[in-house]
Amino acid sequence: METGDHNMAARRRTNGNTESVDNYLKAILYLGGAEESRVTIKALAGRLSVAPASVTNMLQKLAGSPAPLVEYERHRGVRLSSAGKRRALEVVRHHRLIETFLYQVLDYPIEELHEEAERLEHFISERFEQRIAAKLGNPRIDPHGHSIPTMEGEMPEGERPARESILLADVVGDGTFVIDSISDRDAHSLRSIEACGITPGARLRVRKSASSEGYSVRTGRSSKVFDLSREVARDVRVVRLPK
Amino acid sequence: METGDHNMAARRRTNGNTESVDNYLKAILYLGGAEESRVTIKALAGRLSVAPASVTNMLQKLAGSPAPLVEYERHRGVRLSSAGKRRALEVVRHHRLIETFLYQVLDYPIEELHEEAERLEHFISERFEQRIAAKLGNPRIDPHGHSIPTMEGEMPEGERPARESILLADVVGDGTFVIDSISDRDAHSLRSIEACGITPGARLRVRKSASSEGYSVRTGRSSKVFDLSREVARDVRVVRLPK
DNA sequence: TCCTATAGTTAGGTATACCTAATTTGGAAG
DNA sequence: CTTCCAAATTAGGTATACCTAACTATAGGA
Repeated sequence: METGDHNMAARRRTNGNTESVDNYLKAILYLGGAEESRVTIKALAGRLSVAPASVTNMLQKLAGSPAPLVEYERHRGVRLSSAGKRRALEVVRHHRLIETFLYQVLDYPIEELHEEAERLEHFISERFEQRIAAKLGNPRIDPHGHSIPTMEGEMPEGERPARESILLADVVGDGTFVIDSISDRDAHSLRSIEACGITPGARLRVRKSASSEGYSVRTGRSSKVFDLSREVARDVRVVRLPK
Repeated sequence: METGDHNMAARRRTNGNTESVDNYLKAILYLGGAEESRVTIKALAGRLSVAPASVTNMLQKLAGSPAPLVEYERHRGVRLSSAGKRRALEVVRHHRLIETFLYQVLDYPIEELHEEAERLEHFISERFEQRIAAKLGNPRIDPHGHSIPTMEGEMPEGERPARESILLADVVGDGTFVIDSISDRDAHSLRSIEACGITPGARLRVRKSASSEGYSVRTGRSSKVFDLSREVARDVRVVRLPK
């Protein structure tokens, strides 16, 4: 006479943070909802590639639970609760540690880091997180130049992307810059960016060409000059150096 | 006027192999449904901790798809199709490679391998699989002594657990044995098994004690004698050595 | 052979996380 | 102060993967 421990599986999914919830929290964090400002349903829907109605639904659930992950008021947008912020930063930490690990230990090509990390970040255990962090010597920066949140769920000092960094695409006039960070989202750009020797911390000289739409760019290492498209320049953040 | 690439997420889940499907395939493989013999709905339900009705439902879907993963006939049980067998072995390969990787590269304690691998096996990419396999030197055996299926989706020569291996619990009389493999499922047993020095490939002498219910066991390395409970002896497979 | 117990199936329902379409709201512009 | 529009919400529906309860089929014992 089996008792039948059925509906275990169901329960597991019901309680814990799902992949989907993680992605909502990350999106809110990304859009600025970790501070005072509230994030708009439309913006969230856009970032998540989901209908606005779905966002409203999900937020109502997240806000209405016993330990809410977000603060949400009808028609007034959302922001993260402190629990929500903690979880969001944990997932970001996972993402960036995994990227660093794949790059340094498993020799992944840079343009494949994001996709793999995006999947795995939701499923690794506390132990896995700690072991790879230890193996890597507790890094503070990932291969794209982004800060890795601490184990305690906070952004470390000297956060990257730095507040004062700007998009390479928004640079006005010529000058010398330090490369702050590179967006990890567009695999295609990453290929050409790496090919130019553009890497976080490197120096870079810009001379805007009148003729082409792009950027003439010289990195420290090679003294070659590369032409970057406007497209690609939107994936690179830089900090201007004093002359 | 946004076109809205909504229902992408939905579609992604709909097509691909889900975690759940993987687990059904693995269970059928484990229960012997890779060969001629058919597996019973009840056995599957038991192994998956799911109601028999749920199994019937799932199998109908798996059998009815354009590229069926199982062969299923009402009231006559189920077995894997060749595509299903390939996928099942791929997942097992993932599982065992991940365990080996966690053990050798990330220094996981042996009793925590299974749980982490069980989660991650569904989500790693082809590339991840290949990179860790390469890093480990394309191992053929995992830390529990189980064969790792090949990249082509086949069990290698000299399969482990070996056909002729038996449970330590089923050993009749005294003798000397080679340890074939150890079940990875019970974390608690694994602790005490490792503490005895029981490890795949090691030699082991058994003397059954009349008094206790357990086994008196001496491994090659230490000349200490350990008492193993009947419980734990059911997690160890051995092959008898000629005297 | 028949008949019942057990295995398997069907029917109907839950929760998640999406969708579209219809409706409501709130703030900016006249 | 009203109007109107974009943003947000509600209502109702889909698919997945589970469940329970009720029904059916099959195989083995009398």
